Amino acid sequence: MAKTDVLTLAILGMLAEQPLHGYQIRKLLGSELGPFRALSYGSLYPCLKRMVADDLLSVEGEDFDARAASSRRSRIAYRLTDAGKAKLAAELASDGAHSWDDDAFDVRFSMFGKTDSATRLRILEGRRTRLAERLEEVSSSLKKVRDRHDAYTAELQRHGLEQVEREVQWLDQLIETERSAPRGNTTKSAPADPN
Amino acid sequence: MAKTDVLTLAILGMLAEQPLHGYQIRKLLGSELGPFRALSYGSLYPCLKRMVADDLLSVEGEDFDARAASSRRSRIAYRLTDAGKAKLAAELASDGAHSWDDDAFDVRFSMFGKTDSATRLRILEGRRTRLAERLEEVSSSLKKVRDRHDAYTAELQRHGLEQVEREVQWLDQLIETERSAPRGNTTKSAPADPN
DNA sequence: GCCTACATGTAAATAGTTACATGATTGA
DNA sequence: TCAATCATGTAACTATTTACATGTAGGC
Repeated sequence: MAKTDVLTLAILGMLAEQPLHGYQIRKLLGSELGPFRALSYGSLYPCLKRMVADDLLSVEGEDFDARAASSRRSRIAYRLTDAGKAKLAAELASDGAHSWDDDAFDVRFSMFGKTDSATRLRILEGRRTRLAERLEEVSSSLKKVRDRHDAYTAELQRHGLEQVEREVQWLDQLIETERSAPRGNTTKSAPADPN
Repeated sequence: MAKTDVLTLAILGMLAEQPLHGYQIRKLLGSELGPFRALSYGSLYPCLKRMVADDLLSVEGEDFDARAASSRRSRIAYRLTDAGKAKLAAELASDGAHSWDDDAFDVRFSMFGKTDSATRLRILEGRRTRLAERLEEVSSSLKKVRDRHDAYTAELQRHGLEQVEREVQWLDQLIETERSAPRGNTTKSAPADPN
């Protein structure tokens, strides 16, 4: 799944709550997802256009927002069409091809409140498997070349490995919580506090 | 600094030790740097070509390696030219524009054994400052929109923030070690064990 | 004989950023 | 009135991956 498709999904998810302008979408995207992919307008607006062309979104010029009694020109609110809602629902119910990729996982995770427990578990476990494989791959390939590396390079590797290990631990906690307290869609309500 | 320039620097660093084939460079690149940017040949070979055109590298066809008594055809060994060595030395002595970026930092760090203590400290501190800024930015922008996010999104943010915080701690340790045990170029020798 | 790893390269497609162009609104 | 933020969009450029094309060497 290319980043663009991830972006499409993320936008679908955001607009499920309420219609938004492109500018607002960009800001939310910057704050919702981990640390913290900035997204250029050069990516965003073409993507929105594509989605409108695909009939996933409809556009509304102005006054969708009562606040804006004053004459603000040239802002466009994007709203999910029925096709868009259907697409989102389908994505949410599926494992989502490659929800294990870094970007895609973050987007999927940020929409966990809109999915059911079984899907959440599938995604968490898929991600965990993926990371464990990575760990395996890397540490075995490392053994073969260990002596070629000096102390700094070795430290860099150790640190990188540690990061991935921590990521796995985090997932393990989430999986455990999800198993011990499964629940349905929980939009806006809380999972058992994972801290 | 675009990724390509980082790649150029990384290649310069690797070839400082010994001449290598493109294929070997790719493998080493995959194992030396954190977890673990795979690099396609479609990036690598054009980059090597560019470097040859810029006179940073010279090419040698075959038999530079005594082992290869048998007739292995069509392998090309790349070796640093004097200009290449000079360029590497210049890069190593400089802060290197944007050594604070994620990719660039990893590459610079992996070559710490070839630099002096003062440069190492400049780079570590620059990186630390950069990350601290990121932390600041993000947590302040988060405060403004906190209530719009559900529990999963909040958890994702918490986790992202924690990762960056840990990275800062790691740097602090390295900086402390570097300060308490400064030393010159340490190619192939060890820094105080940072574990 | 076949699979895996070694080995080099290019063309086409894809993705993404930067810089530009434009203009309104808000608050100091 | 000046700066910041809101707001939309495109064109040119840069970067990068994927798929293809081609062949050797070593082990089972």
